[in-house]
Amino acid sequence: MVEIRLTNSMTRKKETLVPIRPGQVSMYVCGPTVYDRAHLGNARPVVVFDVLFRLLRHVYGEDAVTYVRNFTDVDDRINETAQKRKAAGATGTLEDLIRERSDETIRWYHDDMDAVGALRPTHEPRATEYIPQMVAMIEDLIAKGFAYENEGHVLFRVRRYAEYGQLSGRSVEDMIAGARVEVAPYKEDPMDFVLWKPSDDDLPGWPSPWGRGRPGWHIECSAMSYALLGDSFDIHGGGNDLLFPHHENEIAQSCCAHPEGSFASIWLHNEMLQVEGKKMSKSLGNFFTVRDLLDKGVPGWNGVPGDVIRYVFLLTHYRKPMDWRQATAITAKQRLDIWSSEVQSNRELEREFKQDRDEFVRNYVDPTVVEALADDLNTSNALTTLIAAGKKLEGLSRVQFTDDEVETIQRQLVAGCYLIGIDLYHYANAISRGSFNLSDFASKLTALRETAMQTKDFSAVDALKSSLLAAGAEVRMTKAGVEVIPGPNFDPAKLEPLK
RNA sequence: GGCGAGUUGGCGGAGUGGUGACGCAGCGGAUUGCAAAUCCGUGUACAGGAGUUCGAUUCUCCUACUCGCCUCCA
Repeated sequence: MVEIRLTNSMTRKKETLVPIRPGQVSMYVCGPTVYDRAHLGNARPVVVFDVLFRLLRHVYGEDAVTYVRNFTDVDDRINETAQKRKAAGATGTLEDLIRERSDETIRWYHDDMDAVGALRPTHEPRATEYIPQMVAMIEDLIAKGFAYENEGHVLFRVRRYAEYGQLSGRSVEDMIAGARVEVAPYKEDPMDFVLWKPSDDDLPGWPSPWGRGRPGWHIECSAMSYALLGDSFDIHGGGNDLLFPHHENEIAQSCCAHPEGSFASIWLHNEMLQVEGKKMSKSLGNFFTVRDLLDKGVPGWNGVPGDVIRYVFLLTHYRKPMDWRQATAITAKQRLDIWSSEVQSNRELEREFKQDRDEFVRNYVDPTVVEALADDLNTSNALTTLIAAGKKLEGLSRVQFTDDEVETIQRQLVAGCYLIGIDLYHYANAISRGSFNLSDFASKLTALRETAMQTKDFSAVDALKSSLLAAGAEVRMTKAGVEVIPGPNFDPAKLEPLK
């Protein structure tokens, strides 16, 4: 069994994963608040934890891993959209419109994350479907003295939990010094955070022992992880911006409500994403969604393929800030284009791969790739191994190998890519569907060239070649023949006059 | 102010107590009608200072700078 080592934010050390239930792994990752299209930053944890999910499935078996990622569908921004729509004359109750908004956002989220190759988690609970569990947990916390009700609010008594601050490494005193905590008349202590708050008639609400209201943000993850994974599970993940206060508060709630359990054994946090060296923000004008990139993306492209987005993400280790740069996306696409072309023609291999992809990975993946991933998800090193394999198949390198050796390398490349979530055959097909058939130009160029070889007058060849180059096509002439393929800035309109 | 992360060659980005990962770009050569692609070759990098050590980019301390969190933003 491959030993998986992960950096635990709680201990700040790399630790070996030892599942609580032998042979079974459980993981909870904080999911999106479904108020709008996911931006590119939202995709980073999705890809990071998807790689982990795939690795765990590879090591422990497909059915041995339970992955829970929630949807937060209680949120003021969802309410706002719903209220606006209602004001604009949309039919249905406010609750209907709220549900409608989160439904459409979840649909988008699925579409976009599918596109970057993320497997669907085992469970994707919605906060609104676990309100009774949250209410029960809050009642329990009150009964145990860790929470209190005041003016329709229920608050968590932070000072009653001695371990508070362990994950983020701050003491309650530190935080008081920071003095950014919200002071409110219904709080016993400024540090206390909300478990339940009242809703007025314009807001969604649920009945509770404390009146009509809605849950605080942190309680949903505690309630849903308990409902689906129990009081102790192996891995809890999320972006490092959630480390405090969200995860700290989750720990406080869960550990006080279920002292018999250990809650999460390993905490994983991914670093944030930047764009061209700067934090992505609306004010800087570098804010964009995953969909923007998939549809439009890099200028001159017909959108950025999801696999290219994923490849760029995997280039950087998850605990380091990742920079989305157009230049990186371009080299990523070149790499994937090469890889897919190296395996595309092997239809027999494609058939075998598609029959059972997971089985294919088990049989053929290079152990070096698995080892790199098992070492705290070192995706960058995994890619290095794959690049080396790909290089062997490139151009003249390939002739050094026998057919059997070539096929072995192809298998390793396809399997390794799939383990990190890139389906080369899917990519190859997607690319060829979107590309243009330039073989007519290739034949024409071949004919002109053959004539020119005799006459030594290359002007006609050069004229056609420059037109093709001007249109963004790549022209490759070898003794074997002429190849014309669309380049990164290919513009088919410019070829119209040549037909 | 508090807490935390980081600073590696032109750019990106791994890693290690002792032979300069890897990619892109560059340079030289092969090849080519010219190119492109490909192939071969090619790089005095580890923020600064002090310490530990036979030896540190890798460990410890200090300094500088960058960034994140402390505001339901992943």
